[in-house]
Amino acid sequence: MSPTDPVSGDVVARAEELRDQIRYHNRRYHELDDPEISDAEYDALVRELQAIEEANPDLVTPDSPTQQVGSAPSELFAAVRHRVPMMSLDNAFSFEELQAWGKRMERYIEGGVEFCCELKIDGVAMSLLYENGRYTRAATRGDGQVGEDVTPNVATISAIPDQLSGDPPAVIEVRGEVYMPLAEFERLNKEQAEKGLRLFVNPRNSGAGSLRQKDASITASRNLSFWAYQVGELEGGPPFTTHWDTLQYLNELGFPINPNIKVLAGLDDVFRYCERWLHDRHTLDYEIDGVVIKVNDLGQRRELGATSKAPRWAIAYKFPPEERTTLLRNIQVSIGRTGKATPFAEMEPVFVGGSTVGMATLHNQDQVRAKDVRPGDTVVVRKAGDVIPEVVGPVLSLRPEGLPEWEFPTECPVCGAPLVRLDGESDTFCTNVDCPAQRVGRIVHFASRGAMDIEGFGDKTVMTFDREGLIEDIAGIYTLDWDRIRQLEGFGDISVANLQTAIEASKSRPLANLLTGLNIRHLGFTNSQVLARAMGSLDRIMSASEEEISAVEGIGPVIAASVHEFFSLDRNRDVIRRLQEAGVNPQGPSAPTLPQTMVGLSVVVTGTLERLSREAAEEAIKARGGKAPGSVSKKTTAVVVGEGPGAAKLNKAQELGVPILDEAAFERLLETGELPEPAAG
DNA sequence: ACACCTCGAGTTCT
DNA sequence: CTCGAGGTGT
Repeated sequence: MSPTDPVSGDVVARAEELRDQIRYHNRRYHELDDPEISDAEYDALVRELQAIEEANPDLVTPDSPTQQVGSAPSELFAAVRHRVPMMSLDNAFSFEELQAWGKRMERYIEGGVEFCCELKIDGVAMSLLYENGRYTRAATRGDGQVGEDVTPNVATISAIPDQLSGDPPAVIEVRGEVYMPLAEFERLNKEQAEKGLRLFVNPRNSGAGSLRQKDASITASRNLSFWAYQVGELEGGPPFTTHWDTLQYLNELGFPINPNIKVLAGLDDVFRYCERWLHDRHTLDYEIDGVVIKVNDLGQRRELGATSKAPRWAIAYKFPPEERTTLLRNIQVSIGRTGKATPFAEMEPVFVGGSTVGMATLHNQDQVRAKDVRPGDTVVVRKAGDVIPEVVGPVLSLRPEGLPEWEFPTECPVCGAPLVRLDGESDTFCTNVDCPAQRVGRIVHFASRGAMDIEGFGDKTVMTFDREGLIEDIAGIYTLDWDRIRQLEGFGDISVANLQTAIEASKSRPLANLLTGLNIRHLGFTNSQVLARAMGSLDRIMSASEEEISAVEGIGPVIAASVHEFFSLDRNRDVIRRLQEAGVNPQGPSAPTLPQTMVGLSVVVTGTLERLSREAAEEAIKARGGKAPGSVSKKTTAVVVGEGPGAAKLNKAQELGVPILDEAAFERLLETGELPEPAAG
């Protein structure tokens, strides 16, 4: 470091490092369509460099990525110069930054400002040129000045008109976002998985990749879609006064305009809009990574003008990152009550989507292979549906040299028995029925809420009892040695009394609950209920033939065989006998018969109701002859919505036009079996 | 044989 | 929530 240089060498080195990283990621993003860090992480790098350069203007070099937008186009496609440059937008990451933007604007214009707010679709920005109403060219944004000619590929997108309707201008350049709908992304990845091909990491990547096909018929097969949001070049069009008007005009010409666009008067409302979509973004069939806020009045826009990099009249409010990268320390398998060996990722804990994530399921061997994640990899992690962590995929460029593929273990990590995967199945199983993991799991399941519902008898209690050799199987719950339990840490007189009461109460649960608790393969609560209703008693089921069981509506050959085999095994008959000796005496499946008002109806409940739990509401539907499935389909009669409904269900209901009921309407439906009149309008 | 709907099983974190 | 697989109707 030179003595005349006031800037510390650390900062110089850091700036250089950041430039290299940014250039590298630019290339991954723009040329290879294979970004390996999230947009937010990329933005963080750029901002750090900008901060350094602002504090030390001497360090700014003309070739610094901060002086450029994007990167140069590749050679695969012809270059296209945009006659009106496609500028990028400044970003805001907080309400404060949004307000600062508003303040800066006040220096340029007078009076009130209206804002046109649009969802920021996470797709590929596109410029579409129409001459005399005909589609003539499509180009990517590229570096903002020069993009790539993707005319034949984009022509296959059905949402993009080939011929404009109405009275089109001589020349119009329409800008918007090409994106892959989530449903299409899932379909595509399912297809990839079936073919044993590598999965696409996210919809944006697959969208960009689909556009860069030399063979446009591949693009066509990908079902991309489009939202228009801006007019670029224009010759001979009508005069507009607001951005909103231009959007309406684009719509009249035949372009899809996102229905969630809103004009709002103040930044407080704008911020509420941002927060609303941050919360609701999972209800959409496409990914968004923020909100774009534009000054609505075009006169005001002209007054505001632009800096060299971005217009002053627009800003992108970016959501906090949903995806983060972290180190995959190891892959282990856990053994469930059925013996199923489920691989899961053990990661360096990372804060993502509102909580710290250290573990995530990998589902099965094929999923690990398809994602190609290996211990030692840096992996991308996100929240699926806002709650469940998910490993998206590895960051290949950060993979240590020679990192070996993960091998599915051949022995159970708990009991050492062989792990076996049968032909044609995706799951691997521990073959030892006495495996402690399975034994404990079965007992926990027996005592769980959908089964015998024994409060206080969760996995911690069961594991303690198992370790002390106090319990062998589910029947052992009713013959516990309470004197010994009272000597255990944490089991005083009160908790023991509570446990005893809970166990006593479980003896008279409905038959379906007992069946659910027995751990019969393929027999969960719903099918147990079907069986219990059809057969009436445990004895009937135990003495029924396989044919009789499979004759029950909804029970096929596989479940029938599983049930029949379970009751034919001596060890299981012995367990049942001991349960009965202990006084377990299930109540008949149907308590007092209610008027069957709901026959033929299928009602989905979501959220918490005030007077009934969701389970009780579903019970009420079934007890009246109706169905209460867990998801909405076109067969669904109605959706009952309580507090905090599931966005997916609500959205699907709206999509399919399924009536949505509140609690009062639901209670009327239960009584009468009739839907309320749809509201007019 | 296939599409579609359901179900079961394992899952994370507060 | 996600995955895989069973059941049913075409």
